[in-house]
Amino acid sequence: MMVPSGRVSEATVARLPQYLQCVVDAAKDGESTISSDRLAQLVGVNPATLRRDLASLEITGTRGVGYDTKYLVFEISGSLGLNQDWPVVIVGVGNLGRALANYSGLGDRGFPVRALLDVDPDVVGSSVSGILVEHIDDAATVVAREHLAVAVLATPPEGAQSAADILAAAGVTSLLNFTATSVQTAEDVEVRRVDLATELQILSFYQQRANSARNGVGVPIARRRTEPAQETGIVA
Amino acid sequence: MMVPSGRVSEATVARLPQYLQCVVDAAKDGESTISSDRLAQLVGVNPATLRRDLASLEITGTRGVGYDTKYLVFEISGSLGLNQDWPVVIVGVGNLGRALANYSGLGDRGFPVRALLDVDPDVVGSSVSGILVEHIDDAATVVAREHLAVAVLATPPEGAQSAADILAAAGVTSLLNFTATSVQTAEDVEVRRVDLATELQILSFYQQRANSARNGVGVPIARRRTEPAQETGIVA
DNA sequence: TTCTGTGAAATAGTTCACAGCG
DNA sequence: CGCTGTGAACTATTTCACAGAA
Repeated sequence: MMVPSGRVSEATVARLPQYLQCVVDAAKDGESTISSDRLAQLVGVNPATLRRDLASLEITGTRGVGYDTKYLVFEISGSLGLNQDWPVVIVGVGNLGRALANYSGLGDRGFPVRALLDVDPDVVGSSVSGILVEHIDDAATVVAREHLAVAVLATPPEGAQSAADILAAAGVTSLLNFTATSVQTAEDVEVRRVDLATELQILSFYQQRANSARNGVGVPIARRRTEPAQETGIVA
Repeated sequence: MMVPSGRVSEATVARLPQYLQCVVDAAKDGESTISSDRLAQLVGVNPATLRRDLASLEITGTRGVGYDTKYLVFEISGSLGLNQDWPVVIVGVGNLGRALANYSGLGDRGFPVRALLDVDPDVVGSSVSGILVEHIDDAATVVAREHLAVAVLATPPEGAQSAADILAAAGVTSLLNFTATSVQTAEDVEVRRVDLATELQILSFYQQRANSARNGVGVPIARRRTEPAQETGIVA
């Protein structure tokens, strides 16, 4: 496997982790081969979309058969850069940061938590999940020492921007922002934000629409007109 | 304010919470009016996109002036259905579920945690954050009692699908899935999945690309680079 | 025959650019 | 004059539909 050279659309990249997840599950179930129809159904996308996504990564299947699951896992992992571990630092050791530090799902999936940073002197020096909490002023040292490229922001909203600035200056180039605010960064820093309230608000929008519809108020919604598999009712 | 009647694209809906956040901040800073250029800059989108989004919700501004921030907050909130609270139930009271139950950000944003469900008899009957943990077999009762429309899945991956089935059967119509697996539901149930590993993997994809670019991949026969060679490929 | 890989068509979403209101 | 609202152009993404490989 190698890093594919062609352009891979953002939409495709966003689907890759789901493909990987489902193929891994299928492989565990003993399926040595999987068709685009089958995998697309599991993931909840159109089979053509799936085939095009894989083709854009130069991942090929066998006509009349499907894709080899082992090969798929290998290639998708490779494309996602998962052949190596990506050590992460968690910034902000409050409730959330602590929960993340204790969450084994990170390390299991190739993102071991290697450092914890905070500003609070009462927290700095303590240990969480076996990891020493260091002061954010030492960010540059820590980033260099642990070869960190990825930081997870779990600070209070007020501290998010300055934490992002400090980490970026320290050499981190990917930020996963778990705070309620969004942060601005230099363009060579990739940021993704995950916000509970945002997700719930989106659900609430559709919930409200559904309620209105139930109450007889005709409110059209512009959803993707995908015809989901009728048997299962797939949801992404 | 009322539920807007036109079609609202999914892309627009996904941006609404960000608009709301930024307008609320601007209002707090004493800005009584805000232009699409300014707000778009804060959110990080194109001003035309912002104007189109608002227009699709029938939210209007004043030419030569901008949008009234108070009015914007009111209308966007209304569109998102945030004029009412949406009580939620957390399913799975492990590390993650506990962290969520203790997270005040949910209630503060209009999504009060009203119930906790689990299968583990050791956990059922205990209290977390002042809320009694009930057995998932009582889901229907709990949903009816608390008028729940939204459930947050925080179970181990193995339990996610059955939890989703039970909750959907109990009458919940929106699921926020925090587990590592995706779940399938009837089409009248709206599901959103938030997964740490997914987000990190997406970051890792771009991280790898950026590193490749830095290392000059694409330039054949490049045995020696000016940068010191990094054995593992992890570059901070 | 089954299922991939992909032109071509359809659809969705973004951005430009400017008329026209306040 | 400044800024909204929007036609029209453009770009991205999805989906159909089918040729052709195994």
